[in-house]
Amino acid sequence: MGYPPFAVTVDLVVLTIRAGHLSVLLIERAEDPYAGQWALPGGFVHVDEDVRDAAYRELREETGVITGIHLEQLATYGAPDRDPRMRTVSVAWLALAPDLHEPVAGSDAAGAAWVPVVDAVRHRLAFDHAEILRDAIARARAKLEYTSLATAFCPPEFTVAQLRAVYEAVWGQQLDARNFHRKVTGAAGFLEPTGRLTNVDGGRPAQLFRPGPALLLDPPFTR
Amino acid sequence: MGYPPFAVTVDLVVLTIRAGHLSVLLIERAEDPYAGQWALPGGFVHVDEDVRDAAYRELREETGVITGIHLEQLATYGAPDRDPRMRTVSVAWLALAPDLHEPVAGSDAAGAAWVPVVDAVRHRLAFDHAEILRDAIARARAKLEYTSLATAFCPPEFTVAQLRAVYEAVWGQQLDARNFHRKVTGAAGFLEPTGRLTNVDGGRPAQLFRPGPALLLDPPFTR
DNA sequence: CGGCTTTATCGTCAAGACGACGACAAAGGG
DNA sequence: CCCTTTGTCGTCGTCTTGACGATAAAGCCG
Repeated sequence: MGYPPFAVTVDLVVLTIRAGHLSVLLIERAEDPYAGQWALPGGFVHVDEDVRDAAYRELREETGVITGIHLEQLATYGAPDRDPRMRTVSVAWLALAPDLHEPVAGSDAAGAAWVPVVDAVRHRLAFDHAEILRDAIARARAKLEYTSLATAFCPPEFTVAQLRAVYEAVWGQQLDARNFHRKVTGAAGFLEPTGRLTNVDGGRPAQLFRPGPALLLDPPFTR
Repeated sequence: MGYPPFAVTVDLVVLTIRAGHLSVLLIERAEDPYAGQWALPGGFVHVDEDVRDAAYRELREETGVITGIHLEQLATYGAPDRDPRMRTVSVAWLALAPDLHEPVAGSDAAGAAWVPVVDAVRHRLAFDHAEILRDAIARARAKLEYTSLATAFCPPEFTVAQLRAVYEAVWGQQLDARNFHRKVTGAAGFLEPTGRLTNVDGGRPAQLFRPGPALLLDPPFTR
């Protein structure tokens, strides 16, 4: 028996917080199949390229940066009919970024935009990208509870209020500022004070923090 | 630009509890590369086969059964040099099974055996299977904390003590029987009483339970 | 049969975590 | 100088947790 050839692609779910809304980077496809429809950014893995490197390459092509962006593998989607052109297997990646500039459309895209996820999940997306997006959002929501991943949505230095805004945007629910402050500053290794304060815009200046060494939150946060 | 061809494989990490030890199903490779070395069971995905179906097919080939076994995707491993023969991408799956019979060696294997994971991680495994195995064990340990996955290691009906033995084997640590009983029976939707009792082997008969509808444990268990 | 062992199950208690919320601090704006 | 806004600390009652005592229900062994 031979080894049936597959095309291997990567697809990216890049999430960020824009204007208080959890948003995802979508492109408008320029070519068939699904020309004109919204899709996740992605592309083929090169012959001698690590799959993770392919994800970073696509990330840089669309956003212009890769530093300060969290990238983790989400899952692999391999239904036989997921691409009408050929047999493909797609490795999907979840990227979490602080608020970035407007995205740049890649060569195979007519446009690119940050779309609030509440709108994106209502769109008809190309291929099986709607399923991938749902899985990615579920993963992000879950991981905020028991990891320190929320800081990936923040700039290198941030306040407790900014961090709280991340949780509120991802979970879609208000949190008590005082209890949040107690938990977040009490969790060992989550936040490291920089000693500096914000230059204010109305209100008492807040301490600036940077992410601490802890990856897991103990005890976890509850929604 | 063309679409570089890849071989796509599935690899299985089948975990079970045997004699109180978390154990993994390993095969002894019959053919090169890595002939004679221990490896995870796996194989090529067929041309018109869903990747998940390929995992089920391999699972049945090695264990003889697929019912009552939990199967979830672990991750995909795609380093360019992971297989010396050709460019491959492997989708790894985590399977959790109750105590099964002895495994059957597949066509490309000289032997198959349940190996306690404490021994398996010390062996030199073929390909990048040592890394896959480590990731699988970490995933299983973590998921016992916040999901009802532990029941996947149990037969259809089981006692609280059997379930506790699962946690103790996977986490490698003793748990207080009384507190465990309180938590496990108090978690909504985790366990459903069958109303029946064990026919004893020395001691007070225990209630038999079956898995409840809950997938997530709220509150989670802590190690 | 009656004690002894084994296993299952219920209860108690103190320490800690949590949610709700009051109070104060430190800035800008009128 | 008050008012508003935002950040930070405290308090209180409730719930959860871990440690562990007590009791229940079986088999075993003389």
